[in-house]
Amino acid sequence: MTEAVTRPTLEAVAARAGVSRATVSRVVNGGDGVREPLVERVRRAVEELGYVPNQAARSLVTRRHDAVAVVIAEPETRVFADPFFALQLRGISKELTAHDNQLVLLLTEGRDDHARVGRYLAGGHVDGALVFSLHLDDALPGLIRGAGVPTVFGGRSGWSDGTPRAVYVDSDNRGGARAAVRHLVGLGRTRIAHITGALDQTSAVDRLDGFRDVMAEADPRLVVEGDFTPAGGERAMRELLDRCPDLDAVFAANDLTAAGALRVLRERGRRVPDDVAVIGFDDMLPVAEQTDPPLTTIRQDIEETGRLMARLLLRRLDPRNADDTDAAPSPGVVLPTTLVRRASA
Amino acid sequence: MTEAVTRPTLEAVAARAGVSRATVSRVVNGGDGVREPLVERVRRAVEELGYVPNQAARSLVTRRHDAVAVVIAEPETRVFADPFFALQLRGISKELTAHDNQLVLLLTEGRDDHARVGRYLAGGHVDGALVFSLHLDDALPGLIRGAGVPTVFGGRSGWSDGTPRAVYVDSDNRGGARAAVRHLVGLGRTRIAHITGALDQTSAVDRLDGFRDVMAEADPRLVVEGDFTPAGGERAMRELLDRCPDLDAVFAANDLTAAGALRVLRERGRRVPDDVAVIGFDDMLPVAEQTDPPLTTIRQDIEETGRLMARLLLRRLDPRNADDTDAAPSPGVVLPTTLVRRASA
DNA sequence: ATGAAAGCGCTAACAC
DNA sequence: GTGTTAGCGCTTTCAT
Repeated sequence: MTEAVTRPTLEAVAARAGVSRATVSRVVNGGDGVREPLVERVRRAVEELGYVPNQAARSLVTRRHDAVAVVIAEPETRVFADPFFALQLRGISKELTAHDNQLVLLLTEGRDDHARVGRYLAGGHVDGALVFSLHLDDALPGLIRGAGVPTVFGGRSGWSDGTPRAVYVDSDNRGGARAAVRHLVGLGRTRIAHITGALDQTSAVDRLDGFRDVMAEADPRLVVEGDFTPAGGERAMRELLDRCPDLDAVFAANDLTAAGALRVLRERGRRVPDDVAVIGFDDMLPVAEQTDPPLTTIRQDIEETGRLMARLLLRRLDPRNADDTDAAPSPGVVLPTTLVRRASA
Repeated sequence: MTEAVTRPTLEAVAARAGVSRATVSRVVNGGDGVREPLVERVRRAVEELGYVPNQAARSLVTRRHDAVAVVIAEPETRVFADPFFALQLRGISKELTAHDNQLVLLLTEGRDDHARVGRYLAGGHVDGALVFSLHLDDALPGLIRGAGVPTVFGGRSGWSDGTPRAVYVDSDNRGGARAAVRHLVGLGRTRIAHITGALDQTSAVDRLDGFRDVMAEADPRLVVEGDFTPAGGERAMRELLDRCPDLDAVFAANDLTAAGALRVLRERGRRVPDDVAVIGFDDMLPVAEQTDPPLTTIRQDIEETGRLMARLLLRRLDPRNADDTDAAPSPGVVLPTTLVRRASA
């Protein structure tokens, strides 16, 4: 409606530069094996015409798309309630951009969408996929394997079945949990409780395992299942307080949970950290810094996780993308966590 | 490495079904004008071969991509610190998915990336673009106009220049601000302060205007500039308290700002809402519900904003996408806001 | 080092 | 209603 409907083609550039289409193609794709003067002429023609290659035509022959799908399978609204997702995407985006790849975002709402994603992936629109399959019972991994697209997963895969050696990137949930609990122990606490995350997610399971690594002999009543939400944290904290009024510390599976716990503790008149020390997980800034008192927590570098996933995938797609820095032979990469000390523990 | 490298083509399906490629194409694209028995035969062949159309080949001739770009230009980390962005994306994703369009995400980090985005858009990879240009001085709008791609903006465009009648979707920031302030007035407050957002964003300007609509005669010292962050809210609140110790209410430009203000008020021994009533904006759940006391605020339906943007764009791309429900002739659509009453005001 | 020519897989006129 | 045919814009042998 507005402007020139027809963008210039290779042909047009060739005509303008007085060379063949093949030569223009060579120049546009790096210019190897073309003599300087010609390169120059072609470059100028490209410039003058404002030529931009037609990606569809190119893909048709190269069978490359320079695009990767990011699949986020999260029926719950949780992903959207925290910045996790955004940070992860940012890391991914940075890495993909640096290698001239596009990011196609596939969000799924419930199981119905899984088939759609499977079809899309199988359709060969993208060169690879980055998948966040947050739940253990997801059908997605299977569909994705079926699609035959190179994939890197975010988070350890829970399904021990089938998917052998799936490449994944994860935070050191278990190690971080250990560090959290050890910190509480170091504070002299002895009645340490744990509010877990949603146990259908590996991160929650791993954090629970970390807790148990340190508190092997813990009173089983000191562990209550939460769901990664503040409401879950409140509920669990009440239960904990009712069961074990003598507890003196809480390790919450994430910061949101900790925030809920904190509220109940205040409501019940327990001082934090004097009566009860509280430690979270994630270091989700808008939450951890805003609680009262500010939350001591375990930080994971979310953005770096995303970046690493993208890097791993790009390397699989094209070995030339490999940095000199990385050479992991293992299918899984686990990123370290660090303790951030604030006021709650 | 794993399986059949060659996916079946139209040709193969045609051979299998014993018909021509054209017929297969017709069936695959809806099947109009093909007799039932043939349709059936082709469908079966497609099924058996696991045929999926090659999108690149199709785009090459149709010049459609069934994909739209979502451009998020946010040099600051702010976008990533709140769920705004995620909700918006979810709304967009739902709408696009419903119309079989893909979402290509373009995140920009600073000005350098703008050129890249412009090039991508001009490259004709996508049929349209949804743009969140959060700052007034962005070069992006110009580049996008230059790319000649149908675009819908998120948020009122600040640049009165050039871009005439740019299509946009925005929340009723001004009206929401008025409602907030009127609520405070209705509570009997008379010394009402306002902590603004970052004034290079139209949302902040509009909220300030709404404040002034109601408080035309307000003491100018009651308005302090913030930046949409908790830290900014703290700083502004301190300044406000120093200048006007007699203030009895605060309208914060967003919930994050309000959270910061709340902290300072508590620190200074002011009770909320008894001494000072506080109202925010956004109704960002993880923040608004977690503050102490929980925040009274103005809710905007972020997800719906995203959905509407996508709908508007799709309609422009193909009038058939128009729902019967919508028929806005105006270039801008403004979504209503509502007051959510909690405990802070 | 450069050009000519053959497709990549699909859709859309146009015949029949 | 169905088949035939001519490209869409590009890369890539293969000659030269």
